[in-house]
Amino acid sequence: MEDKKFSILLVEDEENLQEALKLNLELEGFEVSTSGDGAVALKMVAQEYFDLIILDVMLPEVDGITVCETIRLSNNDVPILILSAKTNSADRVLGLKKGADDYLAKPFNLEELLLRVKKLIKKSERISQRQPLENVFTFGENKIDFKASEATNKLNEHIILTKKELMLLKLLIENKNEVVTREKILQSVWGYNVYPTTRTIDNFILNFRKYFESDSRNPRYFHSARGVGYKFTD
Amino acid sequence: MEDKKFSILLVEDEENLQEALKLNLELEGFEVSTSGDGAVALKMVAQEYFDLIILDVMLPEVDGITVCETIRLSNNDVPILILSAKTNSADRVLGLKKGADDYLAKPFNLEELLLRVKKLIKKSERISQRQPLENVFTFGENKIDFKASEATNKLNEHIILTKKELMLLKLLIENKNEVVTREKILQSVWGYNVYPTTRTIDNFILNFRKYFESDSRNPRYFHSARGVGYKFTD
DNA sequence: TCGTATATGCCAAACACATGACACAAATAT
DNA sequence: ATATTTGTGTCATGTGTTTGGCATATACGA
Repeated sequence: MEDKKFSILLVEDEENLQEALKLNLELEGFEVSTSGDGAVALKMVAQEYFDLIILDVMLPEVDGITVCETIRLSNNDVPILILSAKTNSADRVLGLKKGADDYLAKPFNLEELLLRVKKLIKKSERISQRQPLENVFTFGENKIDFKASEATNKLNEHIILTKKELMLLKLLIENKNEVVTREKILQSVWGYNVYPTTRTIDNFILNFRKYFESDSRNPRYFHSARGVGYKFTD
Repeated sequence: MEDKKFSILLVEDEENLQEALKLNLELEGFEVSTSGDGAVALKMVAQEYFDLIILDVMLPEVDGITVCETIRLSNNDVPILILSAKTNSADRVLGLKKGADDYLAKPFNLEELLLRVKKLIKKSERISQRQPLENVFTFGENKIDFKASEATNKLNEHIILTKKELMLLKLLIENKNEVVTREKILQSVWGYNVYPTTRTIDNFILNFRKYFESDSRNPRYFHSARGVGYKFTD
């Protein structure tokens, strides 16, 4: 059965790099559209559906970060991968804060790019067609039952999860292996116009670590990403 | 092999499309009922059994997403396929969140639609094979007879259950080990346009605990999930 | 490399609020 | 009309959530 090709929008102004990337992505079986300019890219995104957007930061007209921010503000969850010449982490943090799903510093290894592209495409698939989450999720010796709102850890302790705990767990696990920004957490667990102190989020993570980690000082599942948010890994 | 035909409810207001789809589905051997309006569709669902419901999002009276949500809240697991003109993924996610089983963007390929329909029909078969609730349900030393609308507890007291008590018990037990939200309880026991205060639900739970729990302060069967609803466990 | 600024880890205490519990009112059935 | 069932109002209670403070860790500039 003829699978539908996944479509990628590549936004990069340096022509050589654009062509090289396009070629490589097409070899991997993706359908690639390109733009060398942020403003044009935004129009394309508004008109057409893409499974993934690769954004250079340095762009004529509108820079990549702004493009990313604009897309997110229009309530579009398409996966976004940002490329940047800057290696410093402040830039990376900014990108993630503005809603990018991943961030890669130039110069990068082609293999690594392709790997991340595939990961994000998978995410796109998950968003667009699959049931969000199973009822029961297992990691390590821990088990979370979302429908029953309870969990069991390695010590066979029976934990009753509260509403917020459940929501946050769900959010983190839905985005496993990706950093979820504090902003996103606030938005999806607490709603748009409530702003509890950031301490609040910490406390929930704290509890999760108590419930599920053997050594809460060296977490295996609930990692913090300084300045950005938290990440769940299995 | 002359199997019983599977029945599909097609809810689509655009006449041409409705007819075309109906024809094609009938050619595949399905029995197709149609409605061009969400409110009517809901009534049909309440009265008649369908193996699959195909819902357009844009509908007069009640939109497709709401129809879907209402069906789910009344504790009906019938497979639902949503059709939508919108291609953006936020919309898809919303549909799936509200309990749709699949989501297809218009314009769609007929083959693809039929493929998904068949997949969902299979799911329907599985669902309908599931054992419905027995007439008599036993937990601990308690026994509930749904047909006779009565129960016996550990003290051998004979309890005559009222109509609403029975409905709520049934709902909770059908969803045992899962938290049932207050909203869902209201929808399925009281109907979708009646809203008694939340105190009312509490009172019923209170009674259940009096009937069936030895220590109503530390319930073993009827648990409350603060801010969400109630859960029955055996 | 060290110091400073900033962020998170972590605890205890305060707060807000949903539910427990009960009495009584209203609606419905007999 | 009377009994039974269902719904409402109120207060107390306990739990989930939030806050503030301080210790500790991390990033970055000097």
